[in-house]
Amino acid sequence: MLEEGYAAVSSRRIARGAEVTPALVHYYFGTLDELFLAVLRRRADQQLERQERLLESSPRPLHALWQMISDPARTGLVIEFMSLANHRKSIRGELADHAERFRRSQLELLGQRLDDGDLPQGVDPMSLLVLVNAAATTLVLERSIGVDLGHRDAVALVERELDRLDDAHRVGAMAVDTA
Amino acid sequence: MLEEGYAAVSSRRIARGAEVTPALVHYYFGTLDELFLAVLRRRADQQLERQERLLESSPRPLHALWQMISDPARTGLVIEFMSLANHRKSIRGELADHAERFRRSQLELLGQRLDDGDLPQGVDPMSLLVLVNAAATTLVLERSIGVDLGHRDAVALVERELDRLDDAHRVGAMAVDTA
DNA sequence: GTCTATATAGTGATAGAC
DNA sequence: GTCTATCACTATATAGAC
Repeated sequence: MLEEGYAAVSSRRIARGAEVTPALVHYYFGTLDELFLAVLRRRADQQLERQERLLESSPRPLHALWQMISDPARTGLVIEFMSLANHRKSIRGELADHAERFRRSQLELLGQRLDDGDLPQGVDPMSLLVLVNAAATTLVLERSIGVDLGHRDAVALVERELDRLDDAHRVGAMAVDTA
Repeated sequence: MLEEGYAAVSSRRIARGAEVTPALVHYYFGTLDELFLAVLRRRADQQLERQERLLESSPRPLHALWQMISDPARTGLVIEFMSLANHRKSIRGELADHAERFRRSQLELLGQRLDDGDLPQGVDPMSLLVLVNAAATTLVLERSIGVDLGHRDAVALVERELDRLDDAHRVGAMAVDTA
């Protein structure tokens, strides 16, 4: 999927990779669409778990969120699944479900720490999450095709703001960060 | 491409749609990759032209930019070409070129009006364009798969800020907007 | 559960006639 | 320029033997 796109995925190639026969792939997964769904579900669960672990444990959760979404390893598959979702209803539904769960979890884990006065006027926690997410996703997507015009300053700007918000909530920090 | 994805595009189906023979498609375009490139180039040129027209003539150019990028009609094809670019070098290069031209044109048309003091502290014109672009693109992409959690407030927030910047530069306005 | 075999249908690209 | 015909593949999915 990553190297040649979802269209290059076939029961024959999967079978070859797994050293079984193509018939067996269909026996276990049914149609190819159901196989894509199985892959999507597994990855979605892994990511949700990873997000919870990171946002709960990090002393700078917004920074951690930003780093997590900016991970280029996710990008290729995101594009492939978006494209699949573009014309396959079952995958669209599952992808939408996952995106909503992902975002709700972010709000749950970060909402309260963003809700007591440090946000700029008119910025609510949910909007902040939506926009931070959008910025990180698009920047990685652009970089993945070789575009980075204006990224350096934009990234610096966002990270400055996120770190400011993170620091406003740190209590009992023993060291001074110089990042 | 929009309805069934780039993988469903074949010389035979194109030929059927154009009421010619498949051989003729290859005669005029060469390989399918070259055909995709031709489509991409034409659309890129149209969009660049459209952007210049809109940003030059609009009394609220930032608002116009936001609206333009938020047009859902663009979304499907953007995803397909991103996916194609993901594993086809020639298309990746062309897409990157277009994205850079697009952004440079924005900076040229809007840069000066954003550069004289109305921007928030630490925000430069290029970063603003990068982030506005990212927000609009991701929001439309999400909506296209059925996700809109948190969009309403985020959109309101962005539009409020953009209109504020637009208004800071309006001279000789005869009417008061109530939007 | 796992195999072989097969039905059915598509594909890109080109050769060579006109 | 445009056609027909074709090479050499690819594919999904299932039937039925073991």
